[in-house]
This record gives sequence, structure tokens and C-alpha cells, in this order.
Amino acid sequence: MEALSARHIKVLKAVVEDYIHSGEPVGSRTLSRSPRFQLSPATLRNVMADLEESGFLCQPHTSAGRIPTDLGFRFYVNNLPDFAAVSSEARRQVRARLAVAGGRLEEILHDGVLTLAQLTPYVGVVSLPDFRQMIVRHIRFVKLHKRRTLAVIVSVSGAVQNVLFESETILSQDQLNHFSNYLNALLGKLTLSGIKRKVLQEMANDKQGYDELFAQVLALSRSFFAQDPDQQSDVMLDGKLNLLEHPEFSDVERMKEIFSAFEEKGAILKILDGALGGEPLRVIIGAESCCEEMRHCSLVTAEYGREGRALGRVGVIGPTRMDYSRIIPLVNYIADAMSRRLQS
Amino acid sequence: MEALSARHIKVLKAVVEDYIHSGEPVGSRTLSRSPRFQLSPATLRNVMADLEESGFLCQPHTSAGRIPTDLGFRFYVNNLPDFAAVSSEARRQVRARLAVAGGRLEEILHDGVLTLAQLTPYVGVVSLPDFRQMIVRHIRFVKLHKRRTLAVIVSVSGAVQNVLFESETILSQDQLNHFSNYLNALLGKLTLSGIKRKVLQEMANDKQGYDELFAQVLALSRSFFAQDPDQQSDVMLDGKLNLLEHPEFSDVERMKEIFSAFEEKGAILKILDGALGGEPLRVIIGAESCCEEMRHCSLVTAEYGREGRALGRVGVIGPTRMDYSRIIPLVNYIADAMSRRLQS
DNA sequence: GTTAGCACTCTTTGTTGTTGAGTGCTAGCT
DNA sequence: AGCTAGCACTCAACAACAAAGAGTGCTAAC
Repeated sequence: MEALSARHIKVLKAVVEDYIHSGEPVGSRTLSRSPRFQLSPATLRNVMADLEESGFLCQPHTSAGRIPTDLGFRFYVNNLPDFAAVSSEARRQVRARLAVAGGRLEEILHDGVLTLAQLTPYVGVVSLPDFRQMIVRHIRFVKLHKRRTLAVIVSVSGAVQNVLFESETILSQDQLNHFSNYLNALLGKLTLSGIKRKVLQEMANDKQGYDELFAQVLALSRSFFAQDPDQQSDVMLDGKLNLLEHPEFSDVERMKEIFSAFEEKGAILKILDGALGGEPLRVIIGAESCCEEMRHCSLVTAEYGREGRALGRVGVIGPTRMDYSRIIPLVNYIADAMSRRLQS
Repeated sequence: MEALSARHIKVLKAVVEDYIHSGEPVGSRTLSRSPRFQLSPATLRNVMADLEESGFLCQPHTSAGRIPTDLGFRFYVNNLPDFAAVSSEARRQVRARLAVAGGRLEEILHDGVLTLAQLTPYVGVVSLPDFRQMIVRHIRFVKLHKRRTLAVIVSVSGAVQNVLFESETILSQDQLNHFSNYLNALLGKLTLSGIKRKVLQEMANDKQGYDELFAQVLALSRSFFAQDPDQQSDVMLDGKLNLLEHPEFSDVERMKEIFSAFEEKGAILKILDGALGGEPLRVIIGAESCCEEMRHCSLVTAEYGREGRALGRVGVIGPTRMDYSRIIPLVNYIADAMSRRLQS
């Protein structure tokens, strides 16, 4: 497989863009009619045959035009797109939904995916931050019944989580309040797993000499952390119906595949956060996701976060034939807007 | 339309049952081959023609057999089914999932729909109780930042809800704890809206002479209730993929309709809880739901609750051609199991 | 290096019977 | 009066076939 000439690249780009907009295999004839080529179909055929040999194009069947392979899309995305500016309609919607201040974390994320699902014909997706990695602002204990206790944890970014657990001894609400205060005073800018680590550490070097209170707080924390096994993070999807509009999913079998992938949120999460903290923007094309059910889908996702810390990823899932030149800037734009709102 | 003779009824029943199991329009010939009829096809044709005229059967096209109309299914469900006993496999699964004790409300409901989605080829559905109608066990206030306050409400059935609101004045956590204790001591077996009503009432007859504390609690409660506009209840669905297995939904258009109904949870909720407190078991067939998108679906739902109070409904959504004789007992069984678990 | 021409492939679309299931109707049977 | 056999008719489903159209690879000429 040799290096691609300028002409090869130009043809590849034309095929990809044409296919993205028409959804039909594109033939040499169609291409030669385009004003940007002065070439005859026969010449284009030769070029396309080369591109096929190199793995950038393929034919659904011998007498059809060519469509880009995953590799073809990949080359296009990496090198070629003329990014479209974010439309004014999109800016307007983002302003309306995401430029407002405050709100709980879940609301902000939800507004993000909703906006994406409305502005694109694809599925909006966002990964919720792993709660254990979020910086805790408060922990509060609420006595429910005997040893049954509820911990309410609030993160700096406004996420609230409830964890039910059983304390070792029966404690009154007043005692719990006391412990809450003590613990809150103690914790600086720590994540939940940071706190857990710290608590376990303190217990490990269990030299006596603690004051009674500290020992009790530790005991309580331990049973609390014992309960919280691995409170998984999660994903939010919106606009699944959008996919049904695309001809590539009019096949019921294919639909079934993708929707089953959606039900299995763990898989999506893995694809999304697999490389969290890596590139801020990421495009995953077809089989690159290594998820059998998603091999006909692409993901465009960007990191969102707070104060420079990445919290998760937000973006869209659509067919590999996705309008990358429009979607990539849009996803970036929305991730930015979300991060800004999280800051406030 | 005259009253149906015993023979008419017998034929209707046979048609419905045959159609439920085969999914094909059933013809007079098929029917006459069944050992339960000694009649010739011609005779059956006459009977079926009568049933069609009365609106219980219809023909997809002239040269096909007959299929039951919504009315036909309705007659069948109301009068005819031989209920199947709940299978031992079903009992086993329910034991495994729902006979365990305790758990948060959401978990219990989730286990319920999951079980239904696994035991039937339909979609499991459950309506979450309207939080405002649930009896409150605790209210606890957590100070977040300045006037920003989090109310944590725990119901007797184990549901936990967080409500964010702004208090009128800046209060310390200690004050909030104090208020929480006071309020908790105050509330007996009241629902959230009961509490709200009471608070507003107390404020209305605002004769002075309150002690300071009571006045402050009232003020706090008021801003809290102002925030909570109408925290809608919600529905949970599981097993949407099951529907894709049914031939009646291999048509993409029809699929789209139903899935769009699923996204619009409000509509489902309305159908489900429209008659909460009415019949414990309810079957809604096709157009009876008055929901355009659901006209090809039936719902079988039963009430679940706690200590005799209905909290919501649980059941399945499937094609009108549903195996009612098996599903009705199963839904009842599971609703019972859920209610029992909620008791604990 | 490019293009025109040609034979070939393969999908799509439409036509045309043929088959089979099912129907309504009528006349005759019990 | 109720039931049944028979018959003509309708219609969907299937298969076979033809024609059209889009696209290809290859070769020879420009």
C-alpha cells in the first residue's frame, strides 16, 4: 500500500462527503459530474480501485458504487474535514439551555444530552462522573431506623448521592450530627475515594490515643464505605428515536443490535470513559469501539469538567455515516458550555 | 347486534386463542380441523360472519382469515380466559428477586420490572409513587452554601428524595438540625402534601403567640415547599427489546410509534395511573388507552402498595395479541410479591 | 497519463402466471 | 330450521422471467 497522491486524497474526500450526504454508494459517474473534477469516470474508476485496494473504500456488491470503510472515514476525520461553524440556531439553543446558572449536576448533564439530541439527528450521550472521584463538599448522616443510616454526600459540582448503610452501633441523630460536623471539618478537598483511603489508613495504624470521637467517626465511616461497594458511574442517553430516521437502521436486525447496546449501559460507559483524561475530543468510528453491537456506529465525544478536572464525556452516537464536519465543532461547543455552567 | 349464542362465544374464544398463539389470521378451515369443533368450515364461516358483523372479528383483507378486534379481545378477557397457573420457573425467579427483604423503594420496583421483562416477551413497566402522596418518615435539612439548602426526605416505604431550595435567611447547620428534629417530632403519619397543607394552614391563621422556633420552622418549610413545584412521579420500563421479537413490530413505522410513546413517559404514566385506586387489576386493550401511539399495544397492570395504600401500578406492555391467560395471573403474582416486600 | 468503448455483473423493478387459503352464496340434506 | 357440500370468486404470496440501469474492469487508442 503506497502513499496516497494528492488526487487520491481528493477523490477519497469527495466520496466520503458525497456518501455522508446521500447515503448511497457513490459511483465514478456521479463523481465525474461534480464540478470539482474535470476527470472522466474511467480515470476516477482507476483511482477508486486504488483506494479500494488500500482499504479506504469498499463495494457492497460488484455493480454498485463505493462506500468508505471505517478506515476511509478515519482518514477523512483525521486529515480532511472543513469544520462547519456552529450554527446560530445551535448557539441560541445552547444559550437557552446551558447558559443559565447553577442547577444540580444531573440537570446540567441532562440539558446537555437533550440539546444534542435536538440539534442533531443522532443520540445524545453523556457519562456521569464516577462519584468516587468527585470532590466532596459535605457528608451528612441521617438516622433512619436503629442501625440503618443514610449518608447524604454532596460534591462541589452539585451532585448529590444517597448511600444506605448499617452502622455498627446504634447512634442517635444528635450523635450522627456531631459526627457529620466533625468529618466535614476534617475533609479538605478530597475525593470520596480519597476519604476512603484516608480513613482506612488511619485505622491501619491504630495506635491508641485517638480521642473517643475520632474513633467513633472512623468506625462509622468504615461501615459506610463497606456498604458502598463500587457505586458505578452511569450514562445518560437521549434521542434514541433519532436513529430510526436513518436508512441504515431501517433493517430491524441492525436496530435490535444497537438498542441492545443501549440497554447495556456498562458497555457504552466503557467505550466513553475508556480513555478519560486522554484527548479532549475523541472520534470513534465503527469497529474501533471494539463493541460488536456498535460496529455500525460512530461516537463523537468531548470531555467536560470543572476547574480543569475532567468529570466525564459528552457527545453523540450515530451511524458511521455521520456529518463529522458539523458534529465535531458542535460537540466541542456543548462540552464547553457544560463545563462553564458547572463552574458557576 | 344480538346477544351471542353459546356457539358464537365458543368460536370467538377459539379464534382469539388460536390467533394469540399463531399470530396468523385464522380461517374457518383451520378452526374446523380443531378437535373441539365437529362443524364444517361452512358453518363456522356463518358464525364468523356474524361475529364480524357484531364487531368482534375483522379481516385484514378479503381472502384472509379473521383476527380479533380490540372488542373481541375485550370480550375474551372479560369473560373467557382459562387462567394459567404461575409457572414454577416464574415462582423461582420471583423468590430469588423479590422475596428478599428490604431495599430501597427504587430497587424493589426495578426488581419487579426486571422480573417481568425476563419472564415475559413483553415490556415490564412500573409507575413510581407520587412522592407527594407518600407518608414521610424523616425530613432532614443539609446546609450547602449560604441560603442554599438540601432537604432529604425519607418515606416509610424507603424512598429517598432530595430537594434543593433556598431558605429565606442564612441558617447554620446546627439550626437546621434543630429544625429537623422539631419537624420530625411534629409529623405523625402524614404525606408530603399533607405536611404542606398543614404548614400553609398554620401560616394562614397567623395569630401571633407562636414560639420563635415554630415560626422559623414554618418559614423554612414554606420556602422548601415553594421550591417543590410538582415533583412528578415517573415510570420505569425494562425489556423494550423484547418487543422487537414480535412479528407485529417488524414494521419499522410501527416500532417508531411505540418507542416514541416510551420516550414520552408522561403519556404512559397517565395511562397507568389514570385509574389508580380503582380496580386492583386492569387490562387495557389497544385503542382503549386513548393513546394514538399505543393503539397496537395492550397493558396488563396491577396495583402494588403498602399497608393497603396503593402506591402505583406494575405490569407489562405488549402487543394486543398478548397471552392474557398467562400474563394476568403473573402480573398479579408479582404485584403481590412487591407489596409484600415493601411491607418489610 | 487519460479517455472512449465494450462486455459483463448485479440489483431493482415490473410483469405474469400459478398456487393456495379463504370467502360468500346457494341449493340440497337431515 | 339448522347444517353442509359445492362452486365461483378474491386476493396475497411466490416464483420465474425480462428489461432497465448503474456501475465495473479491461483494453486499445489518443
